[in-house]
Amino acid sequence: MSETQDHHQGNEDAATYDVEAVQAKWQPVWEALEPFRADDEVVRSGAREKKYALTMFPYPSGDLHMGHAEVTALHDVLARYWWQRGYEVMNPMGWDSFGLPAENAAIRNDAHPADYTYGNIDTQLASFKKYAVSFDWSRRFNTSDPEYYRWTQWLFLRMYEKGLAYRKNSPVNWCPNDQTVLANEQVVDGACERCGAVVTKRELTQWYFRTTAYAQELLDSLDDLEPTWSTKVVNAQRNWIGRSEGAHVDFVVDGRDEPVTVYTTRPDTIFGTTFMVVAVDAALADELVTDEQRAAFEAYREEVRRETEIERLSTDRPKTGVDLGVTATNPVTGQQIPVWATDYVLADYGTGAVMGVPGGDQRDFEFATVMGLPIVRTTQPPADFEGDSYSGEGPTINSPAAGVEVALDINGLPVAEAKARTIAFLDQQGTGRGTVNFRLRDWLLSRQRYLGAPIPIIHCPVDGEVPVPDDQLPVELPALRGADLKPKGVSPLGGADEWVNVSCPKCGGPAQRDTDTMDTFVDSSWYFLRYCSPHDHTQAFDSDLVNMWGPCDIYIGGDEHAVLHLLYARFFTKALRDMGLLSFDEPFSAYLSQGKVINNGRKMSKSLGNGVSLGGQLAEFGVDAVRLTLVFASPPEDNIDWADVSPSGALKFLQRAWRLSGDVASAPGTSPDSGDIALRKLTHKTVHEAGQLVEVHRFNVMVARTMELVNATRKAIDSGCGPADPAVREAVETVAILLSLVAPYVAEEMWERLGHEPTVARVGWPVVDEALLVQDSVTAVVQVKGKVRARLEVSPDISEADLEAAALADEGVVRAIDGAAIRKVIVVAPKLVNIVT
RNA sequence: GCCGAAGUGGUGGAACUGGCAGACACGCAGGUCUUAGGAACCUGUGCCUUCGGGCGUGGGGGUUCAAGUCCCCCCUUCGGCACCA
Repeated sequence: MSETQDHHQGNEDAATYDVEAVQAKWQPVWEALEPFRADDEVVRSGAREKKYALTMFPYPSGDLHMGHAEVTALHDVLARYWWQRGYEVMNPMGWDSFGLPAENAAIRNDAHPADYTYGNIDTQLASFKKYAVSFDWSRRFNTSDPEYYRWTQWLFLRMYEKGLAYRKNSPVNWCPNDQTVLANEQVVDGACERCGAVVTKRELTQWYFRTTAYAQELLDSLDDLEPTWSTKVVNAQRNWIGRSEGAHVDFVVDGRDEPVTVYTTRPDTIFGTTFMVVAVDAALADELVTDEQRAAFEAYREEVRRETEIERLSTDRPKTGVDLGVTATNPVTGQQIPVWATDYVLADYGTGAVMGVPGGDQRDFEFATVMGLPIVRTTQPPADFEGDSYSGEGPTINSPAAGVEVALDINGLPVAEAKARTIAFLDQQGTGRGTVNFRLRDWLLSRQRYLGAPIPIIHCPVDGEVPVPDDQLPVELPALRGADLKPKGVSPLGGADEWVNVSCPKCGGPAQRDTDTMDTFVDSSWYFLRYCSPHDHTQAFDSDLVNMWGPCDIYIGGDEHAVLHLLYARFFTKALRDMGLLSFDEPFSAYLSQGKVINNGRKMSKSLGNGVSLGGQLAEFGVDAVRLTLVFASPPEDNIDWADVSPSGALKFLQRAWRLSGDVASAPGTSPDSGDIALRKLTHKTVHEAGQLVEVHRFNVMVARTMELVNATRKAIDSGCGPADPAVREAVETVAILLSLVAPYVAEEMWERLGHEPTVARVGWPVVDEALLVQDSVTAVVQVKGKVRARLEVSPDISEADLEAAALADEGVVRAIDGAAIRKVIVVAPKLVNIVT
């Protein structure tokens, strides 16, 4: 584009501007001006109101790509709009530079993670600056900087003190490729969220955050977030937390003092219970099994342990299990039932034991059928139902078997009432109670990988787990230069003998550091707090500043983090609030999830060879055109198929807008008052609507309105009021300001050509003259039997009677009525008349 | 199976509380100016039409003077959850 020559005859202003030159010209000017530096004092003094605009910080695993370009382009529209509206906007950026994505990329490139990571950060920083996002670079940090992770470790210790961080032995998700454990949230359809390898289970002692302590609040607050958060994400979190209401029911098992408690959501089906099933991998099963059945049980357990998660999750394979040889007593009916072990019951949900009701539950039905256990119907099937295994909804027909006397009568009651009565009965008997269960599990945070914050705990043979004292933080990651950092299943930190072997802070005896590192998501669970006081060396964050800037007024990112980062950050916020470190309940007041950039209907990927390089697009069309393309393509939430959009069209439009600035023939500062009224009205209407559209995140329509203004201004110059009319200057200046949200280089260039100083980004939103929003005439539609037959130009304050009369007098309307009798006339002044014959 | 979102021209997408469906673009067609056009500008572009008009927002019903928008049923696509008892 830069070599395009101007050969246009007759109009010297119809040149095209040099994209590269304009970018090179303004970048250093902005660098010097720092127009987007957020000042704490301005907010503290009340001089301006604050806005906190946050967009997800990148992993430094390469240069920026199309996805980054999209999210920052969208985000920047809002941030720059808020500046123009007179807010003090904090719009920080940094790097999420610990963790698997960066580490794996480094290993692939045969580099030490630290070198590789920091090299990429430099590359991305330069790209961001060229891309001209309104970030406040004075606040940047990297989560892998010791000054940052010192405080990540500090926060871990506060969690530990509160019992919110703990260690336990449990079967955990294991990624055989990345050679590390994974949180539940990082397992998608039985595979590793990062690399796609099939996840297996391992029994390991690992660190957890007690997210379940906040399950109910995390769920409840979603109601408040619903109006301003992406519905997709709210829905995903609700499903993930997975609240269910039911009951705990105690079954006495022979040969055991403590009863075995089961969890059920349908206590009303207790009369249909014909067996009990226990999760085969739960300690309870091992405890209950009789000596005679032990061999069979252990063989079965071995078989189950060899299954992958994917096999285990499959619901369409036949049920398996083994009889544990003991019997349990139904606390309501007193009936004796067998106890089995199976893999379809989960050890870590509910109590790991279930009452088997084959007449009411599909899975129990399948199990009973395979094992030859009795089936008792519990609900009334529809009249046309044939068979024995109906398990749908319907009035309960639960009642005790013949000869059993029970004081609980729920036969024929609706399910909800039957449940309530059964729970009340169990409660009174002392054999059960109503309870609530969540699908959400605690967050497994240890990782057996190098690139992360070391867990600041020392294991002492005498004192057990001993926290590293605060004044010894950070526990710095050993450099391990020259060591093999490839994943091997145990943390590479274990190989750093000098680092590992320390004396116990309590007793001074020989002890070892915990060698695992923290999940990257720990780093990102509080980074938005650190931005408020990024260079404070005395504390993780300044609570006063956090309470002043927070919570974030907008957060934009991808919904792949719906149940990961977004849930963890919410958990951290609530936990820190309860520690008195901050005063709000939720970190992100509004969340906008942006779609993906795809190509030809498919995700961009190396293997498909359909990747579109951001650098290539920027070189061909320039920053502004790429940004405009991304913003204009669709609503922010929708995916953008690069094959469907036109960056060349965007560039064409920008050139068109730019050309207007060369046509303006009035002097800077000319009052628009005497300008062409029609153009002035359009200008003011456009500003008014554009503001509203940005507020509701309809950025694509905002661009469309700007295009209309450009088109109308072009017409006004060429065949209307002419280039010297003050309204033309007003319109073009408005275009420059509107474009400053999307295409900062062109906007700045236009602003200069209009005779102004930089920077257009901070000149302020144009003031709308309300008088100019009033229209002199509107088009009223006249319908006959719902079909449009005429359009009338009428005054906006025409009376209903006058409008009706005008409509009935219209020639086309008379023809359409064709002499038929008028039954009814609906008049909605000044917009519409509908005549019914 | 459970929960949620969405279906509008050849394409991306507009349409505020029910009130002119298809804004703004892309693409395509024609034109003006040009040595030239992958430049600029102008015109046209939902479908059908006997040029009166008729039909059109996934399908079928309904409410209403009036439905892309509200209600019921169905179909399709996408997303979340899922042997969670």
